[in-house]
Amino acid sequence: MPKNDNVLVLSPTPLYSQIREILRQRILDGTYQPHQQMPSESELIKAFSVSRITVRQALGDLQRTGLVFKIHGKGTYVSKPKAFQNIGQLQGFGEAMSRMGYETFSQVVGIKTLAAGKVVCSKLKVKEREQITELRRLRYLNREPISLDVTYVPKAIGDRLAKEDLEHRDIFLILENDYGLALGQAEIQIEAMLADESLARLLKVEEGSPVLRIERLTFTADGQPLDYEYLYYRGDAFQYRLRIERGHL
Amino acid sequence: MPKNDNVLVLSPTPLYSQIREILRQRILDGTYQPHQQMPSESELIKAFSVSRITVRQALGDLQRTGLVFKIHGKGTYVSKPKAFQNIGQLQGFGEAMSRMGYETFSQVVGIKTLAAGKVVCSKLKVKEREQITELRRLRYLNREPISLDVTYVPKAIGDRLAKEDLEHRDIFLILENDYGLALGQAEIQIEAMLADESLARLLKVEEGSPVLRIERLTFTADGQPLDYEYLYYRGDAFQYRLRIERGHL
DNA sequence: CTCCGTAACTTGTCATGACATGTCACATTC
DNA sequence: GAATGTGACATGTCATGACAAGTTACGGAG
Repeated sequence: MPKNDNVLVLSPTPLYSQIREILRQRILDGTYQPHQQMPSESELIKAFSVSRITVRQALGDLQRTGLVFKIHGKGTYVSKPKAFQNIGQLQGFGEAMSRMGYETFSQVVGIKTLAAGKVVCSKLKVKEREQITELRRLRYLNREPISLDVTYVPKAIGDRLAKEDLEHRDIFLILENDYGLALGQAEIQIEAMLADESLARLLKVEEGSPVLRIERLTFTADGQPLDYEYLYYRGDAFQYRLRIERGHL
Repeated sequence: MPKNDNVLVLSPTPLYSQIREILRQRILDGTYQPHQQMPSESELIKAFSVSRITVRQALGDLQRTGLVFKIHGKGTYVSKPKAFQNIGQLQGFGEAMSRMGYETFSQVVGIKTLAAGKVVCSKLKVKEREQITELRRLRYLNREPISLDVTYVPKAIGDRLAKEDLEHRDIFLILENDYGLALGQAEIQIEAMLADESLARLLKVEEGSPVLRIERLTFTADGQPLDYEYLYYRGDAFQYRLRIERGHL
């Protein structure tokens, strides 16, 4: 009898998604300890009164994000929290650094409104010649300049951002917490280049020094492009770290 | 009647996995064109004579690797190839490139056994002075040298690898398919540097050209470090692309 | 003509049941 | 005692069926 008669029914979010979040919570607060053994699927089925397919979907999500791992024939285990937090998670620079105990701030070196060029235009999916905001910030880590961020957002958002405390707050966090824009994913391209004269001056390095250039297009949860950035990191002072998973494929 | 009576039954690999590969093939060879519309789930069910859950697992895999995307209520579509198949999936260089239709091969420029230095030692978690294998390969994309890979693996594995066709096969695929070592995740660090004389000569660029240096430590599915690499990519010819997700899910 | 409901698609979620396969502990057998 | 087999239990795979929800096109009502 495929009738849904469950205590968990309260929000319009899928069942497996609710269960996934409950399990994530328990992992994060230590109910399920770092390196061993989650309840088995059949236990979870009884505990939540759902079918196996639902439990498996919840566990599968947690596995794909790296929070748990499974061993065929044995069970599902909680992953070790692992040295660096950055699990291929989209997060802002300050967000990542402050979590590691570094002190950061940003210096706004320019903010202006201009007509979108072709590239920005196609990335942000706005009409040609539409007004957008360009924001340039120098980011400091422990008093040293470490990167130049050039950010493009639609003018509507840019005008609001201009009034915010951009020196100490991440744009990502402002967009999410203050504006209620849920961020989804980002597409990133990373390449190596040499610092030209103006970039070298800003980052306080020699002209011709190696620079990590990251292009990042960030989308809202529902897939709208929201924020297009170029990040120029000093090659001698920054490493971009991440963890990636090998798929179940 | 859950009896399996299918034409596809011939190998011990899962059905959904066979279907996934067939569909991937059709996408790569253009049977399903770049930007629109895959057969619907019900069509695939009829075509392969399998259940919906199987079709969905195959399509779900393809979606997670970025090859297709779905729109609720409309259908499943082939992603534009220009985009990033590379979704934060751990994969080898050749693996990624061939999936995008590029032709690659590797030239082994050196392979030797030596005592592990401190860094390699701590990364691979082997005892100091233990023997390990260093493998140097130049990787070509469409006839052009594009990267130098320096790989460190324990001697036991290195000895086996030395007999393999390293010119045309990815190490990752050899480890997984031939040796049965399930890869789990990798930790990656990316930074920018300048090509020194020897690196410049190998990559056929000017000395002092920008180079992307990627350090990658790969683990088996059960968490054992297995393979430690330095990848030096030509900054002018390569971009490292990936997609990352915000948040928990 | 426009507006709107409905029907016919699509993918999303979930239940139930079955068998395959890997792991491990325990008891049986040699 | 060591090897073997067996059963309990874990996850993996797959079938069938149902309803929810988003999209689109068509046709009737205004």
